[in-house]
Amino acid sequence: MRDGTKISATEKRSRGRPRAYDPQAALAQARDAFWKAGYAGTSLDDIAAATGMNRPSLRAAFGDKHGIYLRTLADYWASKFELMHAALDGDDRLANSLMKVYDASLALYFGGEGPARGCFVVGTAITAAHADVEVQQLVTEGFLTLDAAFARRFERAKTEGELAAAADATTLALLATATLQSLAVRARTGAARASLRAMARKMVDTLCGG
Amino acid sequence: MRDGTKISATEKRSRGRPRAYDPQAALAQARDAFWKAGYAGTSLDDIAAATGMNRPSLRAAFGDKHGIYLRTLADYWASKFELMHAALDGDDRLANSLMKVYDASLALYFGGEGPARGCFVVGTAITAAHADVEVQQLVTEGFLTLDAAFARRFERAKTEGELAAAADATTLALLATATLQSLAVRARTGAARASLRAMARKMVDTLCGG
DNA sequence: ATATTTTTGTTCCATCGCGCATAAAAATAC
DNA sequence: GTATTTTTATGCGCGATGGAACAAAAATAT
Repeated sequence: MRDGTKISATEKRSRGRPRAYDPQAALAQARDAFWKAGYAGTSLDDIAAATGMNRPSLRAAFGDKHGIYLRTLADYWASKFELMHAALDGDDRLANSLMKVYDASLALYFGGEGPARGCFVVGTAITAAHADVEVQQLVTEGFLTLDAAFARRFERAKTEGELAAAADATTLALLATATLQSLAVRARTGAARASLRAMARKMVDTLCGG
Repeated sequence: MRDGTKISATEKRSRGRPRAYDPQAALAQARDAFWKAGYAGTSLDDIAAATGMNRPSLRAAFGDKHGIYLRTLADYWASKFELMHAALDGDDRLANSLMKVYDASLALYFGGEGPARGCFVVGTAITAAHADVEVQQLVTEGFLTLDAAFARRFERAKTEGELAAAADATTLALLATATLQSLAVRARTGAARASLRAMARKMVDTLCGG
């Protein structure tokens, strides 16, 4: 029983019967359901059970299963971008700011109850992408955004003298994204959080120091 | 209509009606079916259609859906290990041997008909792993094997003087595996093969040169 | 108070998915 | 030629899945 599922009374309500559930909270629960079992492995009944809504209400609010999934995917990316921004745009040194990305990501991957769920994109969207152009598009754009964010940070490190002027910021960014994807993959298959953190630490040191 | 689906006549046959299909070929087609739609997205009817067998025959030969999947996963890893072996254990210089791994992998990821399917493990097993301890186990072991193979190759490069003695072969191996996983992810979401190859090239150069 | 609007909740229907039971076919053993 | 063995092939049943229709509820507008 989460708090905040009920709609807040501060919204201007139009005319009919008020919604029993907050759309954002419902989407978050739907996202958690997809997160566990993947797109194909999650039924509308599962989502209905997770949100407390019933199927017709779900349909009226968010459309069909595909529509619900696309919205949860977009929401996930938004939170991921925010995480990147918070981690990379601070005053930390390069290695520390990268570790902030990986630490915050691991917190996400090991969040929720039950075994680690990994990254929502790597854990659910990659499988669905093969038969779904819209998912392909969202995932591609998302990872390119991560690449760009990392690249900006490496560039900044060059101008600040933390990184050799000859370093290739773009390629380092690709390796930083790959590191994130590797953590995501390994988290979902049962790796211990501490060992993943140690892995990230070593990879970061190699990317920054080497 | 593939050739080699029919059983070869050279096997000693026991007593009853002979099998109409070669188990290995059938498993390969089942693997292709899973590869496209993932574990949850593939039904036994899909597999029956892909193999040309009917459900009772599938069941008698390989067990239920889960059993079929585990066998295809094990087969995939075996071929992947062989690929690694062929690429890394030759006389090539370090960077070239790594590129052989990525080139052979891309050939696999872009194989089959239709859009690129990416890596079987990343594309199907990661999603399934969350609810399946056996899949978790197989995937974990598989990636650790890749890590070890890369690490051996980096160590060899150190003894052969291609890599600085101070280089951390273990961490470089983690980055090499992460590079492979990144290619796998991006291939399934529509990236062009040429751009992925260029990506791999740059990452390899940074890992070896930097 | 009545009408209108919007959402909720129940129910039905057609389809799919998977296991199982049973019949038919194709080989060998005697 | 008949029996036995192993596999193929067909069909049935039950539960799950997803869409839609319809009635009830809870708010506002007049």
